[in-house]
Amino acid sequence: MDERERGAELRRVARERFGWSDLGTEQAEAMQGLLDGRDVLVVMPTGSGKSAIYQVPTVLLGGPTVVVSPLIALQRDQVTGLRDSEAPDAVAVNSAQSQSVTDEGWQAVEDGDAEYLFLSPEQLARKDVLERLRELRPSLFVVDEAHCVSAWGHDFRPDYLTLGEAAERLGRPPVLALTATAAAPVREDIVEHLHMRDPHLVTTGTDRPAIQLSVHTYTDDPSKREAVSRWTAAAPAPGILYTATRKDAEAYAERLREDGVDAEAYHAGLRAAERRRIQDGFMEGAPAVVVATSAFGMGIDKPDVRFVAHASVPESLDSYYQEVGRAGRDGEAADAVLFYRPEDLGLQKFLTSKSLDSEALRRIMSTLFQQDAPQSRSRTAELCGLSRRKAGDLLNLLEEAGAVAVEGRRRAVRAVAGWSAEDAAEAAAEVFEQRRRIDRSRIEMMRGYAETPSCRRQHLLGYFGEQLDSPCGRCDMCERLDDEPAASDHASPAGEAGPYEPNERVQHADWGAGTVMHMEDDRVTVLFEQVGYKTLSLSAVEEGDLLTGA
DNA sequence: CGTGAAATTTTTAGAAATTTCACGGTGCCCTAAT
Repeated sequence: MDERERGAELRRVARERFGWSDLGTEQAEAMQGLLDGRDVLVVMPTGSGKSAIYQVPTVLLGGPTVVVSPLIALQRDQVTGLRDSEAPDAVAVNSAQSQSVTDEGWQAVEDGDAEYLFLSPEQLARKDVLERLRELRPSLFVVDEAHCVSAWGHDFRPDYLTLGEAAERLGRPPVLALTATAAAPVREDIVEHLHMRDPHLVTTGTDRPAIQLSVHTYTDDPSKREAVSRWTAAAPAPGILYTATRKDAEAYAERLREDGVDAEAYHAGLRAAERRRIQDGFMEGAPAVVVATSAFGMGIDKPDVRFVAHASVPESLDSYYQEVGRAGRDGEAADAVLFYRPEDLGLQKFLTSKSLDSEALRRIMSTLFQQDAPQSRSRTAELCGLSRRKAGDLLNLLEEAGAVAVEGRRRAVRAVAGWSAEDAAEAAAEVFEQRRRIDRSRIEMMRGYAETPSCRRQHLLGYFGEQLDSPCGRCDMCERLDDEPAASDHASPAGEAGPYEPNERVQHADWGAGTVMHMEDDRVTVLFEQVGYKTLSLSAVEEGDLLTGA
């Protein structure tokens, strides 16, 4: 079958089995890639039909499709959605349902009655699950919300980091990674940890032109709180107000209700049924405003959200834009307002500064040295008296440091000869520190956005590796510059070639190798592999000859 | 790292200033107690 015939075939399946009259260019391109047996990384906004990209080819391919999805609630929605259509059925495997439901699910896939199997990354860390999946000979391996690999894998849900190996143990079908926004370093992380091979990148632009971007800056906490409450109460609903803590979510929701707004707090401390009720209610229009921590949002595809406000900065621009992207999906005007206090960055710094147990690192190494043969991860945890989670986390650090090797298909671990427990612990700590430096620099990028002296949208898109040639005219900075024409000469002229280009590789005397992320006025931002993001003044760079091409 | 409440000290007899302390996000999963 040639490319055109396959394109027609894909469209026919989309129409007949799913009821979609046509496929988008990017959708079709990604599907073609999968049918060609290639790995595909898709970066497309939510609501633009990312799920279709694996759903349609599954019908044309032999085996079932394995879909890794981060939230059980999300899996449930996806399974229900597919059951209600003419498309093949789907089942989920997770801990939230009874054993008998899970058994029926497996059976349905084994009998060919269901073609989509949804699992959490933690399920794929289980040997028995992998074995059973391997026998099904899956034809596609899909990772939904793939940015979680990068954002959650390193500490919070380390099983994300083993998905690459899981795909290999399943016979290595084509891997499809789906995400809504991913800056270059996040993409690299996804490709690396999923062991993607020469992936085909399919992306629509990440810009959402209908969203007006603004930052309101405050010096003291009480006046910021007052401003957040007033602005939110006056803003056209529906909308989402994000807070940094559960306590703040409760407090703002309470205050808004006093002001007559139909608002409810949402965070992970609520009971599951309550969370469900609020989320479903928001979709239906009541509550009109949800005041939430970062727990709220994934899987929420409500077209008419009119504002997304942030009462406090999130931990990175990646998270920020992910959350902002929930506004204005219908293409109508929407607001994204960040209420900013530099002091708020402190909480994020705290949240990214977990300490490292170097004693446990040494214990793992000395335990492994005493073993004659490689040990499974869970056995290692047992031998060291650590939880599987913690041991897995530390083993990942040791592996990255090169002190622990992973062997064969069983992923057993052994200590690498030539290391002492002490040196290994230190090297792993260095890996850990490097990661922390990068986390810190991501927080600094958040500061950079809040304090940028020019167009917000140019700054934001620049972070995601996209060049916006002229100031957007739909952000608070553009409006301010319009009011002061004299100052607008100041804004960087569009398209003028600077001394550095985005994605250019550079070398710094102290900070080592890095990649130019973007240029702004007389400043250049570089992502250094060892120390994270740094923004340098161009004049200083030129005077001191600080950056050299690499 | 910053905040707010509680505890302590300072200063002069009830109150103000200072120090100490706890707390802060995202979700799987499994096990034990209802």
